[in-house]
Amino acid sequence: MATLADVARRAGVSPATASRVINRSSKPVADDLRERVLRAVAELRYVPNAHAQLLARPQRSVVGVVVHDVSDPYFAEVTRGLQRVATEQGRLVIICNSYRDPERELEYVDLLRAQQVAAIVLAGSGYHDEGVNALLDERLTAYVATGGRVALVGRHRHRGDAVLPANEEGARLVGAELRRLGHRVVGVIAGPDQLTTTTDRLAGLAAGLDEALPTKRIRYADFTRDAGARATAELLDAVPELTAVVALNDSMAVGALSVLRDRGVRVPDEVSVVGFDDMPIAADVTPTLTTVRLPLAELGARAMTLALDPDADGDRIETLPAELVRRDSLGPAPT
Amino acid sequence: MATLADVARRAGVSPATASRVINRSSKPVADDLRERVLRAVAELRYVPNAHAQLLARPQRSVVGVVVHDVSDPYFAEVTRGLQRVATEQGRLVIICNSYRDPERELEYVDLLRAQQVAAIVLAGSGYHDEGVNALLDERLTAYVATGGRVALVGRHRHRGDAVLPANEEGARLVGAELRRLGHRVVGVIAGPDQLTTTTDRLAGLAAGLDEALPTKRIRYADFTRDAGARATAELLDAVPELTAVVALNDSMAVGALSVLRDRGVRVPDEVSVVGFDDMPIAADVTPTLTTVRLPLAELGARAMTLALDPDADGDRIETLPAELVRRDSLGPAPT
DNA sequence: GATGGTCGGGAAAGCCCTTGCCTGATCGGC
DNA sequence: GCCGATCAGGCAAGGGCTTTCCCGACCATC
Repeated sequence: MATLADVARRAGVSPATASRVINRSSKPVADDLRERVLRAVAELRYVPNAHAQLLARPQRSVVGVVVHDVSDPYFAEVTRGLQRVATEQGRLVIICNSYRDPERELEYVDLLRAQQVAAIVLAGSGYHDEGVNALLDERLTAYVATGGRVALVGRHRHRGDAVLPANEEGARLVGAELRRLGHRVVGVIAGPDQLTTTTDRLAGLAAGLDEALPTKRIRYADFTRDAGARATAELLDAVPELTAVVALNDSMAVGALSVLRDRGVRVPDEVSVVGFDDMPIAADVTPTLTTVRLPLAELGARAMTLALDPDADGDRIETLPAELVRRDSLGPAPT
Repeated sequence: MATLADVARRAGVSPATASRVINRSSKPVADDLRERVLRAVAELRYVPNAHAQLLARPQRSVVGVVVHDVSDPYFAEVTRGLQRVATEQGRLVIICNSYRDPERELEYVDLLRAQQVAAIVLAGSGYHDEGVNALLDERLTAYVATGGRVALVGRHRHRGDAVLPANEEGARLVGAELRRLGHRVVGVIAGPDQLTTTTDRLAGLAAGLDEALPTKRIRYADFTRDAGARATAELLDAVPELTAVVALNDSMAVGALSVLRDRGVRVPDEVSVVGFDDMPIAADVTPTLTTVRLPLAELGARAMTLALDPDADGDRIETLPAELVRRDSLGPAPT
């Protein structure tokens, strides 16, 4: 690997001059020297060692993102928003997948700290595990204390600015709509119960339905289509009288639709289905899926903006609105 | 930010000893010193500066991935495979999105070189632009010359081991099946024509159909659902007699289905639709989508394996098989 | 022609860490 | 009780780069 010294030698100048040319330093350099340096750079295909640069000039320009799982469409969309803003501001983004493992999340936070990133964005629901939260808090606090910035997407129990989707309100809208349409026995396909997203949505749903949700009518799955399908099958067997299934994300709602289709249950005539998140697929399944739209890319964009804004105070909480998208999978309860 | 010197001072030892404790060096350290160092580390929340470490001990452990767009389900899946293997081998992955911009791809390659990554994986179709290819080649060659490793997914026109999906063969299968079912006027919704993926698939399709594809029956879109829908609408207007539409990915195929539904054209009775990639959505639309399954996660996993294998020679080309998945959207041509 | 001011370029320190080498101490053996 | 071996720990170099400080050359000025 060519070094700055190599370039300088080849150009017949000192490393200092070479550095100044390469970094377009404000200090003037004679044209012929500049040209010789640039030629040497090209010939040697020299790329400055970023680590040495960061050591010498501790200028943090990379942003770290720890996300539950980028290949999940929900986070893909959030990530898109994050990246857009980061790119606009000339920042490189390091993406790390925690796969919803709190331990791994902790590891990645340390790893990003070690990389001296300018900011850390934690995207994805928080956990109910207080032990993990305490550890995470400690790490993030230490990071912030050294000038790092933290932004959170979809969680807020730590230091750092937080941007939240209106999970509870969105679910409340769903509950109210179901109630209006006469549904009295509603089953729920929930996400993992240690996630705050799950509990927030369940709470909102109960509020909208204006009644507590009996445990019997809730099944916990892991947000994937197939787990949603299995949970739906169980639920249908356990509570045959239900008239509606609410899945706490669209992937699981799609799984629910497929089980209902397989069993010959008509949607929405016999059973209604409601999803959550308004993923692209929601408009393309049959029947099209009634769901709650969350401004996911916007969520990411906003979080990155806060993370990169030196004036942000670090304990702001913003909530972005949810919206009920009425499509064909939801109808009045059968009489 | 606490430094190693701070830790050493607090523990009352030399930086050398502190370093050895922290890195679990083979050199023995007395238990009481070790404990004092570890206590100081905990109290100061010390995390070693990764840049300084990499300077001092040039041990490359990070892998860079440049991908067209992680939020595209195709690449989400490839990335999942890449990450799985990287994680298994204890490597951190830096993901960069080129958004199919060759310039940005070049920039990211330099950026990753500067980060001294152990390997660079380029995921996504190559370009037909020879100027860009030459520049990229030059960069990659320089990188390889300094001990870097390169792996390519879905492209092969550069140095480095390549893992390819059987694009041409998959498309040939589609063409042959259409021919067998009596389709004679087939429209194609293609991807961007500067991508090799697009041209490979077009070539395979023509081979399978056993006839050249008239330009008139090809529309180029950008692999997104909505562009696919628009292209399909145009195609239907321009070639009303067509009996089948082949979209070169599933997103566009879904767009095609939606346009056909809107126009009241029955699928597959009046027009058949075939997709490509077998994304999860393919099994959930109505009618379910006949498509070509590509082992995407496997593709990523294999590429990462090669990238991290010190014995790989750097010019291997592996092709992973494609498989036709028959579902409901393809039927015999109407008579 | 001497003085002061500018300007371009280089020497070298320092960023934080690792590690080869050396030293001082401890221990066992005779 | 002394010598050599062994061991733990510290010193200092060095990795690639930036940047401060300094120096020499040159110009303009009186």
